[in-house]
Amino acid sequence: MDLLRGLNEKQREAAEHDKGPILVIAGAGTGKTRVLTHRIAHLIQTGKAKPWEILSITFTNKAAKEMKERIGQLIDYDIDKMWIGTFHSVCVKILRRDIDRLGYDKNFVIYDTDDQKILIKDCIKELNLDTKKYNANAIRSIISSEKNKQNTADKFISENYGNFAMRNIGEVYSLYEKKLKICNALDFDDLIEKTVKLLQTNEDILEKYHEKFKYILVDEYQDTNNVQYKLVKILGKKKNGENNVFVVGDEDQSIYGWRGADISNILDFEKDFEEAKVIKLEKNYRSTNVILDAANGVIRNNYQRKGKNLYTDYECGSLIKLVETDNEKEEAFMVSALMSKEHRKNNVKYSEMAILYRTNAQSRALEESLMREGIPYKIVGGLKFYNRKEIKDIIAYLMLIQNQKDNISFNRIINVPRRKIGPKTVETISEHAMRTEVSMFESSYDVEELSLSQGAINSVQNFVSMMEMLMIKKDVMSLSEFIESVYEDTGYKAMLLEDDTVEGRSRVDNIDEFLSAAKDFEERYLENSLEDFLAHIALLSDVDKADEEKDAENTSDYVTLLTVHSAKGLEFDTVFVTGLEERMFPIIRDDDDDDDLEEERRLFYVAVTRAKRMLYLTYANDRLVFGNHEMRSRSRFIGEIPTECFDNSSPQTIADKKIKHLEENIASHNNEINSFSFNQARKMNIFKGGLENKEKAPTLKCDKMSVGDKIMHKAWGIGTIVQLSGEGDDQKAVIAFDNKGIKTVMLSYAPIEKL
DNA sequence: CGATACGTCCTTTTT
DNA sequence: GGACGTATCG
Repeated sequence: MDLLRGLNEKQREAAEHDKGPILVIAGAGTGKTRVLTHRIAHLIQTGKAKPWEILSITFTNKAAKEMKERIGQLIDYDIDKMWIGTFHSVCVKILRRDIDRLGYDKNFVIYDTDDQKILIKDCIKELNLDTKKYNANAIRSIISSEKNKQNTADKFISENYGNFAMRNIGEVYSLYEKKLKICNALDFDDLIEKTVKLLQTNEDILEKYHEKFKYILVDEYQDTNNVQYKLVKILGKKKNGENNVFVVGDEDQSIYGWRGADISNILDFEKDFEEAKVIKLEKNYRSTNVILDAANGVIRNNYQRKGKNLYTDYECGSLIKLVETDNEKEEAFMVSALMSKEHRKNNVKYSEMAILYRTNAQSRALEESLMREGIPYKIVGGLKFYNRKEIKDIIAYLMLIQNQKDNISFNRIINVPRRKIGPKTVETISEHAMRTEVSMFESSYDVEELSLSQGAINSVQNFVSMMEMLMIKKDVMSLSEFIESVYEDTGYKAMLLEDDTVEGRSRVDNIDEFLSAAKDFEERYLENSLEDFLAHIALLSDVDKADEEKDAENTSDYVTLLTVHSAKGLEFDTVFVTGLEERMFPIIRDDDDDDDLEEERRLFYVAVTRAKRMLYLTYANDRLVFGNHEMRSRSRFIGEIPTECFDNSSPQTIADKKIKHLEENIASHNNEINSFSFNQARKMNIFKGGLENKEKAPTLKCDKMSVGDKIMHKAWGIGTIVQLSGEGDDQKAVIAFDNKGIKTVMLSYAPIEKL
């Protein structure tokens, strides 16, 4: 089979490229994954490389997964031998083999942002700094950006010696590093930075990888930061003069500047890799001409770019609809009403629709509205599954078993469930640990020597022997059996079962879900040890997680809600971009500069180019921010879209007329609807009835429901009411659905019927 | 000592 | 409007 057939001329030129560095500038929707996968398949099929000689780096696990699948469809070789993964997962793989050269144990654990914050707070306290003045989060981001530049704490301190506050931050950085080392833990930035350091300081290891990887491919190159760039360079530029580095990116989609991504990496690629070939892909296969005209019109206003113009053969797209609303509630309502219209009238599947927003906080209003309309939805990010307390606790047990030096996890679970080891005992152990420079778990062995009550000593000893037992079990049980055993032996299960409230039961459900995720991992991967599992969940992105949940639930027709950042790389038939107001999108704060605005514009460009067929842009004139109203003017980005792209009979005009008309009717005929606020009545159903003239307003059902009743929900099927709260039209019900788990609904709005 | 109540800070965006 | 940390009550 001719692997290159079906590619256009430019794509083919890129895919056929053999030796030497090459930069492919691939605009949104121009088929860059296609080029990447075809090139890899081509290299292997023509015998230029063996599967294990290829390193392909992506930004999300989802992208890596997709790449593997698509290569698998093209050729019949052992794909698992290829190193296809994210920067972080590739680095973990390298570090697991040789990190001992840097003085770490190979069983290191990975600390996420929350763990970092806790550790930094400890450092601030230990240095006796004012916790009000020194904000852990701010310091975390400073440390992160220093690490991305490979700046050590010492260097930072000497560079900022004259500035008292900065010098202190440097001290925090220094102590933080020390603590990480003591815990044998790495943070996200370390994963990359330590790998680079390992290769910089160990010639033999570097040579090993130079020999191994004949071809290196990097996706989303515009989002690489300084250390990631160094990694690509050190692996890619070999002594023998070979540098087969193939990078794909789009400077117009560079949206991670705030976490150190450096747009000049892509703009200056030709300087760093001399004689690099450059190919531009501009033909778009995703969107209609209207959407591309809008996108081109917007991005034209940026200066930091190489310049390109997307085009398509698809010439007859629907015009963009602009929706102006009074406030965020109205906006949410309009979005859900329009979605249900698209679904019914144009047969657009829910899974082909997405709502994008700038900040996670905006999802709330949208979510409530979708719930009322009975539209199934899935939120990416925000409240993360793995961030729930019960899940984090179990993970902490696992991390401590994997690596006994992990003090953060030790502190987290030492007294959860309660085992009579109070703050004072923990403090004593901690001091002893610091004095003797060992971890807290290790110093728990010496608990008898410490001045503690006999009761406390016994409790600690019981804890230690329980953990020792689990460490033995780890080596003889399968992963899922083992985790189940941790759940039971630690008393965690008993503690949860004791709590018979709705929350308690939902915690049990969450753990069950976690256990089945572990089971799934065990079956799906060959490398399925505890350390593999822990690394896997630590490095999952929000989009990956949402994907996994979707797989697990086996249901596919969901509307997707997500931030524009999370949406990168995805596409949908119909896209709603919401919150298009100044100071919201673009978000821009007081210390704004032109670069920030350009990044916001690129972000908007990403949002617009997610749409294949239909694009809605919405904004609210009044938005509730931190509980108070703020008047907003519409985003400047709207004005940058050519006016001929817009549909002038914008839906809000029609809708407003219908609503007004109906309001008058209601006012004259239905004075008895007093328990409802007028707005709520209108939002509940009248609008829908007005547009479609089909469904009648439901009767009030708040008073009729009671705990134990069986109900039927329009979208979620049959369920049982387990709890009721609130009164009147605020009454909420917690319902256990047969197939959809536990959900909370507003009784007066939810499309449910008593059975 | 432990649970609850109130005050503070906050939020861009994520591997 | 919510998460988290300290103050206060039982």
